[in-house]
Amino acid sequence: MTAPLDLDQLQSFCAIADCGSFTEAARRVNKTQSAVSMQIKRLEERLGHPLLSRDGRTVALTEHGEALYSRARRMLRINFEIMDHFSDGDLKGSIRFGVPDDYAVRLLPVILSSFQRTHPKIVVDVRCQPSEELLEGMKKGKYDLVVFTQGTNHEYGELFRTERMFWVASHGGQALSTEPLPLAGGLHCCWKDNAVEALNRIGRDYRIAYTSSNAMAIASAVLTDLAVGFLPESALQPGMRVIAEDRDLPRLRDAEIAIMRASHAYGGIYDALASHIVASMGNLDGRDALPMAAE
Amino acid sequence: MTAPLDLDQLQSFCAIADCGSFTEAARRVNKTQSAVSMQIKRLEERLGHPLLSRDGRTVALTEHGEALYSRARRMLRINFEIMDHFSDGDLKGSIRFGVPDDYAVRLLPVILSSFQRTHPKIVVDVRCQPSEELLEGMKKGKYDLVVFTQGTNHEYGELFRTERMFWVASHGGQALSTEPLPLAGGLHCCWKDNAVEALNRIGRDYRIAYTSSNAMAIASAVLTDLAVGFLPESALQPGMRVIAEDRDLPRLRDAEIAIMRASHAYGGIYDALASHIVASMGNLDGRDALPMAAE
DNA sequence: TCCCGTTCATCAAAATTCGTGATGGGACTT
DNA sequence: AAGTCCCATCACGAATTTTGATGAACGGGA
Repeated sequence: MTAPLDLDQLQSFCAIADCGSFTEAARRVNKTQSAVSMQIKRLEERLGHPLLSRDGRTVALTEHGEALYSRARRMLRINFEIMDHFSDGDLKGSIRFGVPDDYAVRLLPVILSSFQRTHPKIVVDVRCQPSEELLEGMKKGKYDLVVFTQGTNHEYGELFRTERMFWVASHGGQALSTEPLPLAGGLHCCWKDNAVEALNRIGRDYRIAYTSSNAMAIASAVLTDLAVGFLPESALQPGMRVIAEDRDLPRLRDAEIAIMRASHAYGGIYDALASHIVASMGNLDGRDALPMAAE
Repeated sequence: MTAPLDLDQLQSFCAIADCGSFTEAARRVNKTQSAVSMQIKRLEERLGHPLLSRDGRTVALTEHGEALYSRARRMLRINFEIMDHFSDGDLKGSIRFGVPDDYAVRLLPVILSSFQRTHPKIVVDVRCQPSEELLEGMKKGKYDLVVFTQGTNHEYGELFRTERMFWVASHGGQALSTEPLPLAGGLHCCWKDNAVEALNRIGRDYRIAYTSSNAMAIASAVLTDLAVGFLPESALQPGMRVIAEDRDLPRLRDAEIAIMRASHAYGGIYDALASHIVASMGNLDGRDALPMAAE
């Protein structure tokens, strides 16, 4: 039996892909830069192809690197799943965790119930803010771990879930047929750019009718027919009507949900929470890239 | 970052689970028995739970072992997928490959096209026989690699696919309402036991009306309304009618497709073919056991 | 343009890990 | 009861990996 790949190497590889840097990746995986460098060297030798193109200061995935990345991620996710399952409740500490409030509704039950059950000694300090503010807060050292939606300014983090975005209106409301189209969205919400860009693309007129950083407020605006909203699948609420995309409204780009950690937040309790979230909510473990031959 | 698990250990673990023996597993993964033993020891220490119950001469998976097994398999499958993708066409040799003829129809195109494209120097010698004969042939050293359907006599091999079994008849035929029910099936076909057992369970009378080790012959018998057949999903053919299970016919057990290797057939070209088959046809990589918490 | 800081590759030595072969004990067979 | 098969253990040696230092390439700022 040909020996299987070394997950440790793959982890380093993925870390590099995620943060675009050997040095930073080394910090994340608790190794020296040279160790990571040699791991990648061995991995490339093993597979017989360069995986990362070191071009000046930037490190990018080669075509083969891309192919490897998605598979390696899948393996690491399963690895997480296992670790999560077998970790006894002996970890202790506290984690400052940030999440957009629209997602909090979904995440909190998962975290508080199953995570607290398996890790009763870990205190999770939850704060809700819009994605952009979460990332700012992370830079200022206010968070250890943050779940956010990837905006146009591509922040580095581990992508673990994508969701369909939908246009929504109230049942039987008028907002949809109003001209210009009244929109409701978070002020700095990265989905807004998505929606606005999509509307510009087809030349549809619109106006921002309602803005708030509170997801409930947006939802209310939609439900009371004040405006049309744009929400990810999991934020849909009863009473909302999903607009088919073949109307005058264009298809929205999928929302990409990622997890980001402070540079110190690797290992131990942070892994436990991160892997728990990824295992519970991730939808990318499966068939995101099945036909390998087709690549 | 807590170090990830060692795939090499997991491979040994799975090998033991597959063949129920440390010693035999060691042979398969090209290690000594003591090496494998120590690997498992380290793995169990790492996860904090016994994974295998050594009870006298038999080795069985513990509950935790079961949980680990399916995940480890998934990881190994992805590992295979990667190896398959990156292996250049530099492997050479020949493989004596056996497959039941009903499956050959499905497998041959896959193997001959994509496999031969990526491994032009490997000659695959295909022989078609019923599963039982394949296993006999394997014992006699006539095959290196065999794909077969698990019968009641549980042979050890790596399970990589399950398929729904269906009762089939010809469109508009009489066979279905004939008493006793005329059946068509392979003489030693392990599905026959499945079908017969299922019929006995509900006390339905039957007779074996037609028997052949050739799948085409069975198919013809069904299509010409000579008898009712029982086939896995992938062997269904146009012109056949699938009988709903709520009729007088009981639900059949799923067919379990496994791969078995001669003891020498590990590594190199054998891995290449086996992983290719598993990657192309396996349907067990996905969500076979998603809710880990529920276990 | 010329530094200076950063980044990645490389090297030899050190440390760690891992596998081997021999050995022992327990269980099933005959 | 002897023989056989199987797994656990141990000490030693081999192979692999990490480290810390160093060098080379690149880019930004003055």
